[in-house]
Amino acid sequence: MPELPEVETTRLGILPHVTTKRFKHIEIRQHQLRWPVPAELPDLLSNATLHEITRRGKYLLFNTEAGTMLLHLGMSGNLRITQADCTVGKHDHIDFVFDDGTVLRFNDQRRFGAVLWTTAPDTHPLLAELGPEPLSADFNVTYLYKRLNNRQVPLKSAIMDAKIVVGVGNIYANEALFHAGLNPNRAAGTLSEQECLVLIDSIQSVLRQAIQQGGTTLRDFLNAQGKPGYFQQSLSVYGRQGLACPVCSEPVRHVKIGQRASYYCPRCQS
DNA sequence: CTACGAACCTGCCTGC
DNA sequence: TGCAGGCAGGTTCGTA
Repeated sequence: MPELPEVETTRLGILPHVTTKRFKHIEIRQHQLRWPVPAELPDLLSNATLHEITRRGKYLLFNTEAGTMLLHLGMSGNLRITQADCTVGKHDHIDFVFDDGTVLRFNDQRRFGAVLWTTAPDTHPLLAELGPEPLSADFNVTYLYKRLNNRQVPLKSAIMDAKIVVGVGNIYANEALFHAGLNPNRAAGTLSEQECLVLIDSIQSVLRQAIQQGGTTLRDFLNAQGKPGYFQQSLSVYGRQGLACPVCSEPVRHVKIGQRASYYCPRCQS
């Protein structure tokens, strides 16, 4: 489900309901996520004040004076604001209950998500090696051209590599490459500086637009209020195999790249 | 170091 | 109708 726009939509949605509040208690119904949820998490969090929620790539960082909870939504995770008396659903794995009764509920059907604890987020193994934020000034031509240099992997795999740039998942990688007019199968190292510039522009505008539209809902993404996103209406190639390219009407092609579904226009993307 | 496949888990859709 | 197989928005890990 969630790529950067969905994670950011979630962050912005829950932020006003929980920051500056105090964790009262934490109910863990399912410890078995991507990694086991630390058994001591309730003790660590209870009575701590949630100062802010930040984001690094697709990780949400819940910062308290006691330490930081790292939360990843995986493929199917979502966070919702609810009330203590609200019916618990099948995959509602964790409730974070605040002192005023507000409940932040983590639901994750496939359990690829993660909830971890750290007192040193900057050096945490999951975060330390991450590439720059795609919407930051650090993601620029000089950087990208250098990082792609000599790489033989398909361009699409490269932009989905979190060590190169964070937050670009399968949907937006397909969309960004289409808007950049670049073939997803091209060896990453063959891009010119000019093409890197166009690619950066495309990635940024696709992500910005998706955030603005509340993310993409294909089957199950819901924001903190339980509402879907609308960016799926703006998808040019993703999931549109055989349908006309919005620019030249050539049928959109569907191939596998690095085991991931990939879509592109054979005429527009070279 | 790079590249690739498998693994984690559930549910839905397709085709036999 | 039933069931096996494939597929899904992510990421780490092991192996060549």
